[in-house]
Amino acid sequence: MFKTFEAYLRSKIPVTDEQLRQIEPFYKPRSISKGQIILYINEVSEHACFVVNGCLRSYVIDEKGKEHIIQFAPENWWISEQVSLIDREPSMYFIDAVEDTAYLAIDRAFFAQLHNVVPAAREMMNMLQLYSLRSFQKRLISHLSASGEERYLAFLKTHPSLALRLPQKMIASYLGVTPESLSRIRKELASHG
Amino acid sequence: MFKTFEAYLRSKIPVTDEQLRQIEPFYKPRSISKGQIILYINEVSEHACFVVNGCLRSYVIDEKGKEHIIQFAPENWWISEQVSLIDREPSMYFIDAVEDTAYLAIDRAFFAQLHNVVPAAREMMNMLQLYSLRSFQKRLISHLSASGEERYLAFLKTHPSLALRLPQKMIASYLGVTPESLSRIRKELASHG
DNA sequence: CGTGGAGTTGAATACGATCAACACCGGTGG
DNA sequence: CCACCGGTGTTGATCGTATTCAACTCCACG
Repeated sequence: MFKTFEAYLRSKIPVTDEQLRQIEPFYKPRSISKGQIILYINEVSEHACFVVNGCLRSYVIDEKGKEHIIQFAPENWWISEQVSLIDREPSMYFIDAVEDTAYLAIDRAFFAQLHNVVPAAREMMNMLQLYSLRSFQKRLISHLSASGEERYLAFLKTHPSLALRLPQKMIASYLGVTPESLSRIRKELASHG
Repeated sequence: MFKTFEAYLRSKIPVTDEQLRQIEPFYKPRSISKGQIILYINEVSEHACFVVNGCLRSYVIDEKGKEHIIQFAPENWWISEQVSLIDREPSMYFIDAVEDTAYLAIDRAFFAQLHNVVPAAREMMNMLQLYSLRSFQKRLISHLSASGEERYLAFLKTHPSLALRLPQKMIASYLGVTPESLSRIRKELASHG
């Protein structure tokens, strides 16, 4: 479990064994089963999650009781409510497990420690944030300009492996269409596509 | 022009006159008229913008030739293509002037210098980024769960002054509805609302 | 004046949502 | 081992909301 995360860090920035040792106290392995909730809406988040195995997701529930999925986090992805974590504000969404999942719970203090120990990491974390911002912008644009079918095709292209392992209704929720509509979109694509 | 920006910085973090003097070389005042383009799509952005007077916007043009507005930046707001600016990647969108606008063109090097001179600024800039991320998440959620009318009402609530000064078709583009639909939404609200 | 862009209104259309019924599969307990 | 059950996905029919296309008004600006 630790190995995965260390390999991830090494792939992003040069880090020594000694540096790894110094940041290790700031994260802990956790395992949860499908459906378990890690972070509730309005709760203050105490840690970020780095997924080692399985898949987590963040989502909201609207006033009509419908779930809307904001993000999926499969292996080697981060998921967190950063504003809640850093500013100790109430979380804007839920985080739970789509599958049985092993992840690292990464303390609030981890990031400060990482920046102390490996100054170059600051740029890396910053870029992660920017790319996250960019992906939300892209997704917004796809809602402003594309049909459900186009968004589904884009999803297949950018997350081919997720498309296979996730239940269809979750993909529908992520895309912003009903499960029925997604079913019809797939039927359509299967026939004349 | 410089005064506005200095006042803005002081409102966010404590800075001395000396510190201000040290970062001043890294930004320049600019004035452009309505409709002028500051950043083209696919171009590499060389600076961020801090709006002193007027209003800028970022937008994309889809394959059907339609504009979709990503962000407005009135007085005291930032607008930039951060990924392009920092990573020297092609810009994902255009930035132009909605009105005649005075702004500060803030060099790529500004931020490194600011962080050197005022270390506390790093947290401040980071929070700005996080709140920007959060606002995109909120907007995405509003597209997943709310109607055009609801999004318009939310826009009125969060940007009351913008709603008055912007042409309706731009608000429509920002909300992701056609100008005709927005016109009807307003009519509806005016009568029985 | 005259021209063009912005906003409004109407009618027809298209797309996705809703409601409802059913098939299929996987797991549980008798 | 089989019967049952709930959840997931499919399909059909209907409905509603927003888009499209078109015509017209109004106003700002040359």
